[in-house]
Amino acid sequence: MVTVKELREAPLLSGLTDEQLKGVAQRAVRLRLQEGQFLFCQGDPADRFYLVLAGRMRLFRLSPDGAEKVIEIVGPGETFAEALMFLDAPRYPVCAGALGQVELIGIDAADFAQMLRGSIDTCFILLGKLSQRLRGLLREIDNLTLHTATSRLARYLLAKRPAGGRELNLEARKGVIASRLSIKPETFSRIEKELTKQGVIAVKGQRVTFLDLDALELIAALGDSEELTPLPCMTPFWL
Amino acid sequence: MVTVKELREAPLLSGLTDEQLKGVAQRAVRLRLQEGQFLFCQGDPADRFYLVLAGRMRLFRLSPDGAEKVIEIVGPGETFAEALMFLDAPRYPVCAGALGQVELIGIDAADFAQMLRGSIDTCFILLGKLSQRLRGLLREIDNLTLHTATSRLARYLLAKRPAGGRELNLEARKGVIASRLSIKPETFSRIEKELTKQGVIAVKGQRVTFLDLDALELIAALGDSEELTPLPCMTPFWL
DNA sequence: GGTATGATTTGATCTGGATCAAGGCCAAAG
DNA sequence: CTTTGGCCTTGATCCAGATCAAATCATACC
Repeated sequence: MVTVKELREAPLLSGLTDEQLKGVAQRAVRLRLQEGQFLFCQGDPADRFYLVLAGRMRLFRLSPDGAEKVIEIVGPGETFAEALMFLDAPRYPVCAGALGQVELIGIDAADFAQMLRGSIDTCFILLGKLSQRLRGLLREIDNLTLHTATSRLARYLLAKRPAGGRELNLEARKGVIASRLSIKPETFSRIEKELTKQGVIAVKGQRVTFLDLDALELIAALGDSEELTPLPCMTPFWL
Repeated sequence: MVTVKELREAPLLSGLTDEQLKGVAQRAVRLRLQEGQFLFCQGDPADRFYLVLAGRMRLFRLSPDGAEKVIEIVGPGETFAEALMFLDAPRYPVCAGALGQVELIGIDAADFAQMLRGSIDTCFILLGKLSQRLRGLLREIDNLTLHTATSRLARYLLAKRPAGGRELNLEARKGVIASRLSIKPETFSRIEKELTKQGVIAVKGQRVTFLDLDALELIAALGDSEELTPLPCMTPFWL
């Protein structure tokens, strides 16, 4: 049984009334996965989306030769695959595998879409969410094309750093994070070592300590852009 | 003056009633740009989105050191930047510059959003559109991470090939396309030369002729994935 | 404990594509 | 018809990061 309370974990669903959530909860299913198990695979027909309650999932693309690239690591409170229900013959564009033990809720897409029709506000929340995700992927693309592996790792660490904290423990095995950053494990290890040698961070197992944030930010910014910088960029003539 | 007929060019707006479109048209503005002019820049506050009527725009990210990466080339009938209106303090995540002479329509975002509230169907169309774009960026990411430059170029050519056609003329200067594919112009040129030498394509200026589609598809697929392939990918146990 | 299994590290080497530096080509301007 | 200024092409060289191969390290499991 899935409770309304659990569904409220998701910011995405927070705009719904108890009434609406009750309807969704009725048909929602609870799932438990063990380390390494797959929830779905790239190409599978998509009729549900998911909310993570506990643990983490890794979403990854794979090429037929077996190579895989982690697109995102999703944790508690986050939803994934909810964008698909608006496509014609939706299929999951990624594979989803459990990192450790995971508990999640599966929500029927058709069901949810039906309910959405009654709540334009939730529609807007969803639109905002997709828009953010779009922005995230855009940033991802320029991480890949305009930044070095070292810069990507630095950015990742800074992004995951708990506000004001000096420490961070990695959300997954190093190999998984390496893939998330499109870095080979060997290279990941070497970069980590180099940053340690420079006294920027210290690493013990999964635990990373920030020793010199300024230096780290400098490294992260090597070839930085970011939307906040209102660049000169020539005259906007047509005025 | 912007006419309702012009707005109907956009698939995105096709779901709206004449009534609604009239309202939008009222506040829409028509713009004309010359080669190289910018419409907006990364970081500018975003209060409008756009529909291209004629010509092409290039949307690109840039890093402060001046490097730029073309994200997309948008042509007639396509809209861009419409995803932003659902964010809090929307800013354009890319720069938009004209490739040649361009005619386009600017639509007020707040206005449009207001109108959207009255049309849940259009909301769904928009959600579908964003979802597709999301899928596109995802594909882009694995192009970048799982494929070689040669494979990317081959894929691009195949994607742009008019159905059943033997010829294609490039939608922009080669340098722009190179950036779109995250390839340096020099490398682009070399790959093109190599494919020509292999008798796979022939190139004369902007015009590309397909000589051996099978070979091209083979090259494109070196490390291919694609959602349609229902991969084995281990047992989906939890059943 | 000891031992198998998988993750991380380290070292040596290789390579796709970038970078640097000239030319060549072509269209618009004189 | 020549000049000028963008592209585009070619060649030579370089380098970040990949790949290959061997240790270590860490667990969990006999």
